[in-house]
Amino acid sequence: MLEKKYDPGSVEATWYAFWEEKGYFSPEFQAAGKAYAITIPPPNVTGELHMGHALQHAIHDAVVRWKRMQGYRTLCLPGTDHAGIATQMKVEQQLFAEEGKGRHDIGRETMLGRIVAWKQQYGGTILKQLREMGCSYDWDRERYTMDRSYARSVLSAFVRFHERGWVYRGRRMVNWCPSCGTVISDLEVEEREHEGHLWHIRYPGLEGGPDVVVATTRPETMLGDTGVAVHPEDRRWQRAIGKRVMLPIMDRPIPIVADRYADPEMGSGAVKVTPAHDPNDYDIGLRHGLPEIQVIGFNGEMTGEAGAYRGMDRFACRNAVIADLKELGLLERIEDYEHMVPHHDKCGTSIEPLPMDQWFLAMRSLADQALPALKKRKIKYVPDRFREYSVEWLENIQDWCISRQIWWGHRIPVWTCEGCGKMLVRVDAPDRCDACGSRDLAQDPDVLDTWFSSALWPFATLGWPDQAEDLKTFHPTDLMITGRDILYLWVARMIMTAVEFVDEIPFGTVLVHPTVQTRDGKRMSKSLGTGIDPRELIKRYGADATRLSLLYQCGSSQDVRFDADVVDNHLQDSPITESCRNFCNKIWNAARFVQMNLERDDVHSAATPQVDPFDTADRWILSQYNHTVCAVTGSLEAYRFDEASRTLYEFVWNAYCDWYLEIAKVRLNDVDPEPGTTARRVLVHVLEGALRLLHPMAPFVSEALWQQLPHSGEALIVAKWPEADRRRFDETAEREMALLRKVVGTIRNIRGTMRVPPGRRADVHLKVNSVEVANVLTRFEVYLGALARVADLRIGADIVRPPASASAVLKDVEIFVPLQGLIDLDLERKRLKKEIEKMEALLGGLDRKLSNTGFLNNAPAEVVTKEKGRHAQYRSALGRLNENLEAVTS
RNA sequence: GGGCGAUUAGCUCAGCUGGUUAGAGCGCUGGUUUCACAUACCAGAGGUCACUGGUUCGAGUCCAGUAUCGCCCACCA
Repeated sequence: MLEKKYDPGSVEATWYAFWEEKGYFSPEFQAAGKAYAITIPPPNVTGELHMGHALQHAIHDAVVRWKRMQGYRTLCLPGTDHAGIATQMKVEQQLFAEEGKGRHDIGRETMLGRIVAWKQQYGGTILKQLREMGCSYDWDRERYTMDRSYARSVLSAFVRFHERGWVYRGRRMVNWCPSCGTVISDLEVEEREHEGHLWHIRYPGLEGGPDVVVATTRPETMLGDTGVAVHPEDRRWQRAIGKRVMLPIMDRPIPIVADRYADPEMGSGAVKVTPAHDPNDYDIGLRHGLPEIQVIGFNGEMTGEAGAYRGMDRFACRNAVIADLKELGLLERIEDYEHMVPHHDKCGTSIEPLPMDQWFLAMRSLADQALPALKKRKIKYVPDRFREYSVEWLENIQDWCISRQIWWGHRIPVWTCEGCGKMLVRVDAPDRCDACGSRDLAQDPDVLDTWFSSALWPFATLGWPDQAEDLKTFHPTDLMITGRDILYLWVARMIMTAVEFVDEIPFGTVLVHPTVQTRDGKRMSKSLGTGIDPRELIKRYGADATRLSLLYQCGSSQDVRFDADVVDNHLQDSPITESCRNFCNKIWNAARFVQMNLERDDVHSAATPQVDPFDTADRWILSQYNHTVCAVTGSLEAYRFDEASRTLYEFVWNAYCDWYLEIAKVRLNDVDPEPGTTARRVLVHVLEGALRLLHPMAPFVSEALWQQLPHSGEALIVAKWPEADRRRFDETAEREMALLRKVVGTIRNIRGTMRVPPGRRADVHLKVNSVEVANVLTRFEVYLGALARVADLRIGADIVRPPASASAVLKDVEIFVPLQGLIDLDLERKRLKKEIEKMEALLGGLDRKLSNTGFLNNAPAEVVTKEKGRHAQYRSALGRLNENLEAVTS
């Protein structure tokens, strides 16, 4: 016997262990099916589950479970990313906290050992959290971007790119993070708004030339200025071009050059040029042969080139330079200035653009190879607009700086012979030089950008470069589910590498899911205190409710405003998740009811049970059920999880529980056993099907209940996905039930308004306009009795309004509830007047419509006929309402 | 600066290709401890569909513009 309440905690661990033990997560379980594969976007090994992950994996697991039930040989491959910078940072922090040491104090090898140890101890907690969510992934195939075989894939890719001639060493302006001590990619740069200043500085003219006033947001960089640029057509500066000015403080004469970069509209029209510290200035420097003077070092402190400021922190230096300029009387003006400052998204340090030698990967050919797949829609994007953006991004792609000056990662497989200088590029470390035989080989100290390894994810996890069985079976994969933020950074690169290395697009569909925001549309972030830990949701409402709530809110727009109150990163409450929990409890109790009423010989049958053809309720719920099967399947096919969950919620709660189950109670209590038997079979059949539909979205409660009901097969997780039986669509039953619901609702309304005590039965007289309606209502007599608490029911065309009765007018039925002694005439008049007003408004609208010749001439005939019919109906209803009002007025 | 998305009840959101009285959940009001469920049941109140124009017989739905919020991209001192 089921408990009175659904307790997620006691169910989740048990069934998860059961599934895993039985091996249902492995595609081998369905050896016969057609393959369906997803490789999950590997979260950082340092990561912890946040709401974005929770949504992403609610989707992943819903799709995977659904496909598994459809009989596919389903693989969802999990894993983690070694996240070079993030992981190294974490271990460095730990090292510093515990021993007060930096990584250079312990050396590269020791540091790497520490990181490996750290991963073994703490890494991958996020994968455990995915299990708590119920994710049915193939843990036997779990991969890590630093495991041995994955490393082989990564190095092989590098070597092949090198053979193609696409890997090169070049000097470029790169984004340097002084805190992490490494270059980072453009895509890891986050522009943050900064309320700073614009300092206007006077550079005194030399050789009879004019003084120049330049403006800057970074005065400390002036120490490295090697020129001033003006626009070649700027008339104010014609005579100054070619002359020099004196750079203050450094007392270095620097030239005034003509360059189109200078904007005559801005300030004085002259711009200072610091080739070593600004990407634009770097280009100007190249065009005019200006020297680079690097005054800010890689550690963020001023270099020897900064003269007296040497060793000073870059921000302290800014203040010092300003003070000194002020003293020299050369600081013309200070303006408040709001602008964007680039920061490293991982550590929050403001990045320093610096020219450096780095490894690059030429992207043009890779992009060109991949573009046709996108343009010809070989990959489906959901929503499609993201395909367009990806095309645009690939068309304007820049070469990729792939080297990083950190230790944790795939070390660049390039060795230089100390003997003859030859460069060796190998997957396996060479022990001697090909050319001169020297054993004195030095490996490049840098490691590859973490995204270089994740770019290979779909096929590297399946065994590439080997001709692995999994690669043949599961590649190309079917679906890639991702957020917008890494659409280019990651997804576009996976497409390019797959086309290059396995000559296939890596996935058939890219599903771009919404971003989870706070209720008021703000970014959900721990540092803002607006983050929710999904585990708090799970703990409070259960994993199923958490998943349902995420899916229920996952519509076609680009954001999900998660309905929850959060204070200080802690969940206060989440109304929508609570609703979902209540839904789980609802279906739990529906199952409990069915279970309580089961008899020994009730077995589950996949076939639709025989129904009494005259029983509208049976036919109706089967019709509704089969429509629900269609709708839910269709919604899942369109990845509309909000629709799928809403449809199911409404079916279970508003159709099955509110109406069918209540009607079934009447039948189960019938003295004749026959109606009860049919009702039990229908109850079981429909509930069993609803549980199957629910399983992808709420796996735990559905499995737990399914196991308690008559069923065939050993587990719901591998049960067959329902197929709609269209022969059960039944318009007549739908129409008749709609009438019953309307009549019951109206009687309840009258009872409520007239404050008829709920326990008290009341007589009801129904005046009908046709024999057909009379017959339908007569068949519903017992249901009306139970659902609307009717005592004596009279039905007929010749019903006369009983005295002292409340009344209501429906399309085919006029309802009278005699209430001698109970009726409050004022209330009844008010009720009727309200109805009359409503009806008059409707009628007014229709009058206008039907007297509009434009409408009569242009609207389709069927619409006109329909509106005329409605007009007649409303007119008659209004007449009867007025009669009834008169009857209670006299 | 460019692109995209959103704007419907107090809150979170549905509303497909334009055509019955714009829906749901939560919240609110009133009633019910009725033998599945008080995490429930029954009823009720609550909306000039952001604004302004346009197309149309007819617009929440299509088009244009405006406003507000948000996201992505962009080297402007």
